[in-house]
Amino acid sequence: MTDDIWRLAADWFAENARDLPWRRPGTTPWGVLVSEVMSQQTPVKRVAPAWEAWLDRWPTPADLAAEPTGEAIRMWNRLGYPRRALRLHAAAVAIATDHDNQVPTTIAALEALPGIGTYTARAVAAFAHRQRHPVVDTNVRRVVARLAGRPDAGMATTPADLRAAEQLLPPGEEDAAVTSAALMEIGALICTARAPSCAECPLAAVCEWHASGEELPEGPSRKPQKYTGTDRHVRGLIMAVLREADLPVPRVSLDGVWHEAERRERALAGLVADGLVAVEDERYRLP
DNA sequence: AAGCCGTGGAT
DNA sequence: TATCCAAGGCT
Repeated sequence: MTDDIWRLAADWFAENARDLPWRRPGTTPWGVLVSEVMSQQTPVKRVAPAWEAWLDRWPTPADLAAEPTGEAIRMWNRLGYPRRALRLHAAAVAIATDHDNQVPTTIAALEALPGIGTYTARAVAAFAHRQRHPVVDTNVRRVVARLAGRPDAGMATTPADLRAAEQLLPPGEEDAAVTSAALMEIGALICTARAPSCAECPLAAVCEWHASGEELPEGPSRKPQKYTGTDRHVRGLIMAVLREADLPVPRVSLDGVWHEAERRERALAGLVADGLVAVEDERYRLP
């Protein structure tokens, strides 16, 4: 029974996969890596146009590595979490320098790159290099949990999650890679967090959660995060100013972003410490 | 190992 | 309007 779940997913995927730009034939491993980093906590819909512009400008890691980090941050624009742009730049430098400008093919080498963790390393290995690995993101965790009768997964990916996903994969590398993409797509389009469409789900017949009545969890599946008025908020406001600025700006130009000086100072100091902002004789700019 | 790290759309 | 959530990673 469980050994044909992958076929249900893969057959559905063949008919229903979104036409995402990085799924086009000819996409390089670098293109896949960029798409995965951009998609960390950012909806794929918003990533697509940014990905096109990025790959058009920097077709290989060496092209990006040759630029100042500030160019990556500005190009990142409003995708959010701009430290990802910084780490992607650092990853490009590492690939160009240590890997002959070729995206690594082993999980260990991928995880050694900045900004590449458990999920992204396996996603690149599977989708770029067509290897067999459990690719466990928030979508897959939810799908796997519901197949087993639970309404949702835990807060973070665990080794048990990887083992559970691995057991759904067929033995063949290419089949496994397709299955991983299919499970993610089902989670993103059908088995969604708040309004799942079980009537259209290719896995409904083998899903314990569906069989037991589709009870949605009560509280949020992740700890709710404050945002308004936090450092994160003010950091974002400061970065927005600096992205738009053509020249270094004096500190007074940043005073308008938030009314509390103390929080402004702390946010700015944090951005400088993170390497997202450079200070040049009392003026501030992207690095 | 909880908490931090942006942004915007949907409900 | 407020909350939830979206192809997570790092410390």
